[in-house]
Amino acid sequence: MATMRDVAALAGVSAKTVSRVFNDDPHVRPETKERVDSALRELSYVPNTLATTFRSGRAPVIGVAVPDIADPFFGAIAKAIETLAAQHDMSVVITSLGDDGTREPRIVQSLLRQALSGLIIAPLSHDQSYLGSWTDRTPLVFVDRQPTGVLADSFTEDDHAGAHQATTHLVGHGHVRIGFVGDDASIPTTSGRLAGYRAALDEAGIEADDDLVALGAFDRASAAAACTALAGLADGPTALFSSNARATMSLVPLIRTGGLTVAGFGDFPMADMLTPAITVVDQDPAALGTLAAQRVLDRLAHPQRRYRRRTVLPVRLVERESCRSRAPRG
Amino acid sequence: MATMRDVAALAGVSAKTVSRVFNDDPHVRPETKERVDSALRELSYVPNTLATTFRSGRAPVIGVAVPDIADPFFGAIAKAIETLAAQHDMSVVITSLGDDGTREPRIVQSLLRQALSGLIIAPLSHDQSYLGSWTDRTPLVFVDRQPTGVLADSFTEDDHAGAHQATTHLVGHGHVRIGFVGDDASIPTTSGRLAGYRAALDEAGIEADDDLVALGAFDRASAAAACTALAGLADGPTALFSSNARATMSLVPLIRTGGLTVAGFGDFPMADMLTPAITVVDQDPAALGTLAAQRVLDRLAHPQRRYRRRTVLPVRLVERESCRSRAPRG
DNA sequence: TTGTAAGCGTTATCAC
DNA sequence: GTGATAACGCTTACAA
Repeated sequence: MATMRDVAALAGVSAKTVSRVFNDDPHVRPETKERVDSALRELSYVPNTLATTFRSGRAPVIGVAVPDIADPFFGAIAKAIETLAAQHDMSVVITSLGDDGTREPRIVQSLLRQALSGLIIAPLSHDQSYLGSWTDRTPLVFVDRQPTGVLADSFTEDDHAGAHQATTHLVGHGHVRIGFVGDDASIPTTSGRLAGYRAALDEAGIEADDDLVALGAFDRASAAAACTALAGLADGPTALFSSNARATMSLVPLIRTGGLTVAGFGDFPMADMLTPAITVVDQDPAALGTLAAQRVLDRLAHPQRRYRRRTVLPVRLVERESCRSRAPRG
Repeated sequence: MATMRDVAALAGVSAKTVSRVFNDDPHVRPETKERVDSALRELSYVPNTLATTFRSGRAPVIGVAVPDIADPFFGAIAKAIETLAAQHDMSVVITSLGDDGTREPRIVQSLLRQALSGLIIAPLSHDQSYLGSWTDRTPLVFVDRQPTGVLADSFTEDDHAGAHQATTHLVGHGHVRIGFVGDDASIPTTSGRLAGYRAALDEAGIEADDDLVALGAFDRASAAAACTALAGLADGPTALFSSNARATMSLVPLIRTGGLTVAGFGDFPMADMLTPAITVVDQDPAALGTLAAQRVLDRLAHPQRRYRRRTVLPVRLVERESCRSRAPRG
């Protein structure tokens, strides 16, 4: 690993001149540049990124913290971020937050210690006030979920409208007893979707029934458990609104056997190939990722400029077979 | 951001003593330690990771280079790596290689410049000789795909046996005209699976017919295109072996309409919920990721120790409906 | 145009 | 047990 000093020695100049040549500083005589260039080649000089980073005080790295990288939704967000970062010669450090919100602060702060150029986070916990001291040091952008307890940019999707649209769609098919299946109402996305679901019922003149709200659906087992209560009701649901893709995927075995009508928030692989194909509210994770990464880059390039803090992307209903039949007459 | 010097000044000691206290060096008098500790707390000292990293010459970071982070298979690998890395206070830098093998060297080398503690790669190109100069500097571990042109550790799955097993299974159901659908035979995994497919046919006394090998299946459109040739044959296939999960997923629309029997290499979300449910060779991406990350950590901890270069994990056939019917009588 | 000096924050070395 | 000094590789400020 040749250093600039090595190159300088070989070219018979100072390290500073090597630095100038390497960084295309015009204030170098052509013949000097040539000598240095050939020395650079001869030693096949590669800059020590660590040193440059240390000197500059900021790593050319964007941090990404999401609940689960293996989830196709967050994977798509991460991929979009990485693509944009690569175009700007930046790397991406990815961290999974897991499902325990209490570990979030520790994980995220250890990320931030690395003097990142920016952090993009889809938070898990219900309080990001621990980020307060970082906001003036590192551009901070929330995706998918709004921040709580801290002022920061956010790019989210219209949870309320999407849920409203899907629920209204189910109502339009004659359903009156519509269940809500989700993970955890304290997650901002889920609570927004629950509100949209309730608003749609309300507008349709249907009284919301909390017995029809089944939470705790994280995987197939817990989804089945969450639905047991619904199944036990005297006046059970004829349709379900599922509040996220993971929950919808977990519900698929139940849908197949139970013959329920379903609409879900969030598309997922093969949703259109199932029998029945699942109607979903289509999100655009790649757009979320791209916008978030672009905001980080913008904030780095123009620290003074002002930006709209909160951006909510529209969603759209993709109707598939799972909703094409009408509700059974009650 | 208080530095060690600040703490030292406050505690009335030298920076080195602060360093000793902070790093639990026992050679510090208890009363000195106490003074330093309280100064550390008072200034809420946080070490500058960049400086430590620079000093040590190696970033506590494991690089991960895969064709596509958003692919559930590689997402699962990445997640497993990240989990193990986090347990060792390391971060993970993830890069997508995309689908253009010629860009791989540039992308990977810019990763390696960051003085990583290790690199885990599922390569795209057919030649990794560009990694030769890095092997004695950075632990290098291949996952899913064998290296070419460079000596390095690898953890792969048994492509040949898996394909052999699946093809034999199809043969066992009475199929004689069995097609092979895949992406690119120059990718080592695909070529290994093609070989396993051919070997199984050979053992069954079925003559391999290259007309039945359809390559270029990357997404739904290209999969459909690749199958057009098969469909045009006078004596077309009654069953297909698909060489990877992405290809299998792309084939699903065709399977549904065409009534073909299918077995695929690689499980994927919802494969068991489709109609028909798809028989697959089950891989274990999480195991690949964990083993690879563990190897990186082992090589860091014990640079002298010798390891088995090549580890091939077994795979197992998961039989589902898509193969349960017998071939139509010819 | 080129070079010198200094410093980023941490830690290894070697005195005391 | 503690501290002064130097060093990691690069770049900014300033001098020549």
